[in-house]
Amino acid sequence: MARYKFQGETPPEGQEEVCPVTYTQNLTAGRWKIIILWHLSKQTRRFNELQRLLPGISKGILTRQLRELEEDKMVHREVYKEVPPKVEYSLTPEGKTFIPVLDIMGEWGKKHMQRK
Amino acid sequence: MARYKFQGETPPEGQEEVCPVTYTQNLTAGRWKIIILWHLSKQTRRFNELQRLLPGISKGILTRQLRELEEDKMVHREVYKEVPPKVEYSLTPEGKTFIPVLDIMGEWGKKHMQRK
DNA sequence: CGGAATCCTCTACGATACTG
DNA sequence: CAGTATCGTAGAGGATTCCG
Repeated sequence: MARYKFQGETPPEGQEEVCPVTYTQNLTAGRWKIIILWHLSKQTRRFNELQRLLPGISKGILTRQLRELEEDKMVHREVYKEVPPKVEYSLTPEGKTFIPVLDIMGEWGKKHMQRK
Repeated sequence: MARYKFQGETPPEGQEEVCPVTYTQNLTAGRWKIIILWHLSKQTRRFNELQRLLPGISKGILTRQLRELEEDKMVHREVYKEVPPKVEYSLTPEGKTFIPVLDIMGEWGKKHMQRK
């Protein structure tokens, strides 16, 4: 699961259950994760392509964000045994079910951002 | 807005727009914010009540999380000039429009958590 | 009762160098 | 091309003390 020490991860004493909302929140709680999911929702991408789509990200960080998303079953990593290496990232079926959630969060955000 | 240095806050060079999804994400990106919003969606609460509902949180942290939610127009703070002091927290109208989003995140989270 | 003010810790993010 | 390994830093969270 997510590596953030927010509510969902370590339920405070007295609360046995992990809040599903916070669980969801934590999945996307990474500096680049939402944008990565968004790009992958459009099409499969290679490592280098993603790096170019995310100006400013370093290879180390991109790798970590992708590994975490993979661990969370949101992203699939396909390695082609070629030289030079080729690795393609795509959404898993579960990752795809998350797109509508992203959409709704985006809709709400758009409205809320305007009333500032 | 949120105080997190995720994607939404400082758009990387080359991207003018702030992603609305990330904007939404950031609003709830605090260790206790989602649970606070959830409790306030049920009913108005006093400071001390909230502290009791969130076992393990300190006054300082609770104050900060509430102040940030207030700044983000999610939570309303009503001060009653009495002795001893009384302060009530509730959702703003905008905060209330966020409940359906929470619900959807929760639904998705529930399903996703099971398939582990 | 509902904070404000300090100090501290932990870790997500990032920069850099190196590699099969 | 797609990483790994190492090191450094900022800032979110927390513990504690004091206050009107």
